[in-house]
Amino acid sequence: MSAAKTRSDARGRILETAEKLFYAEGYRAVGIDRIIAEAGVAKMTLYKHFPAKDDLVLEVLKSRDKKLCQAFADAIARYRNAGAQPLAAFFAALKEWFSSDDFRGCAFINAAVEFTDPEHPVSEFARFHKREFFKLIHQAVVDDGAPEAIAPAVGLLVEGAIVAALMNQDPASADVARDAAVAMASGAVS
Amino acid sequence: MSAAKTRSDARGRILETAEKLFYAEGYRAVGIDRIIAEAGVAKMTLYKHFPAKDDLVLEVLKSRDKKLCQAFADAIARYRNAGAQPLAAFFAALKEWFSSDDFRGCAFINAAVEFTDPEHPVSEFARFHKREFFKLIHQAVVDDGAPEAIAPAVGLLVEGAIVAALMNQDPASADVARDAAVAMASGAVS
DNA sequence: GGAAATAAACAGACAGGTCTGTATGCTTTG
DNA sequence: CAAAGCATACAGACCTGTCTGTTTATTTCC
Repeated sequence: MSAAKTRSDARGRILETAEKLFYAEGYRAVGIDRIIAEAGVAKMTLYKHFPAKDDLVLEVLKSRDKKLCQAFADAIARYRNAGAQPLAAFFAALKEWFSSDDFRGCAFINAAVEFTDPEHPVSEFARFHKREFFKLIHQAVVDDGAPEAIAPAVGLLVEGAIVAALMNQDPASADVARDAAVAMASGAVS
Repeated sequence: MSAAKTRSDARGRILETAEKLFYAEGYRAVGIDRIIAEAGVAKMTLYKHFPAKDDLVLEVLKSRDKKLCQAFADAIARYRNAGAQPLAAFFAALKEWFSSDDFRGCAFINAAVEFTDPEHPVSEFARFHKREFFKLIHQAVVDDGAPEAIAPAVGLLVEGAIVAALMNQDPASADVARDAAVAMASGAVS
């Protein structure tokens, strides 16, 4: 068989645990010892799969990028099937995310804040994720029949809502952003 | 005389150095040893003025809050005197900030990201600053003759622009936010 | 089928560095 | 002289990453 199967998938446990801890408490605040203890894994096992902590951070973000974009696409489809307009569906998905118990802002914004060097692979990947995520926003704008030109502003509304939801511990910013975006989408005459 | 004057104002040098380093590299990433070395100060002097690192962080943020709000008020007044409308003046000030060499996002958002406990005094003060800063936005909206109701959305645009400017290393997000805010201010009929 | 070989993970100590915060003297200055 | 600051060493905790073995699971081969 292929080489992707181990006796208990230690690599997967490490990634899962690291993602949870990094997101909840920060990349620098969480140490390797903590991760291996909670994942129930030997230190050498971790360092065999991830040569350095930064590599682990990067892999965690890559995994999270895929999961997050997929989760959003799914949630949007769900709200659309329930009759919501594209933009409204996007913001409903956003609010659903804000309302999750473990919401701690955007892992990629947080990474960009903690990894101050913009050339660091983690910073570069955070930028990449934002471009990917923006595609979802852009698509929602287009599907809504709104002019493409408003997409960047809607993107700013979304980033702002994420930050506000984190700082105020309140998902309501999603509604503020949604109303503004919908208004921009319809009343964009001139 | 009062107790605010020392032979070389070590306290002031500590605050200044700490603010620069914390902002540029992060609160956890910068250690006490680094601060005292660059401030040219003994460790005991620092701990006499600030009993713990967190106290220093909080004092740095308090100082920065005052300076930042004042700098914004001044810049807005300057742009207004040059003939700009209130909202445009605010966003011109924002872009000026984004364009400064040492721009590294919002020190308070960064603090909220690094200090994960929302009850921590630093987190609470970051929230306080956001409320203070929002007053400037609110004022600009009102002065512009726009309906007060759009102020929260303009606030989200501003937060989003800050994050985007940080992640993309590009001040252009200020223009995107300005255009959207101005459009909201004028075309807010229904 | 059963034994040997191979690969992966576990366990825990260790090195070398950094962190916060304290303690002890010495120097400068008002 | 007294107060503030300087210099430096230290304690104790934590950090990343390495090293040495032991255990377990799978695969291979007879």
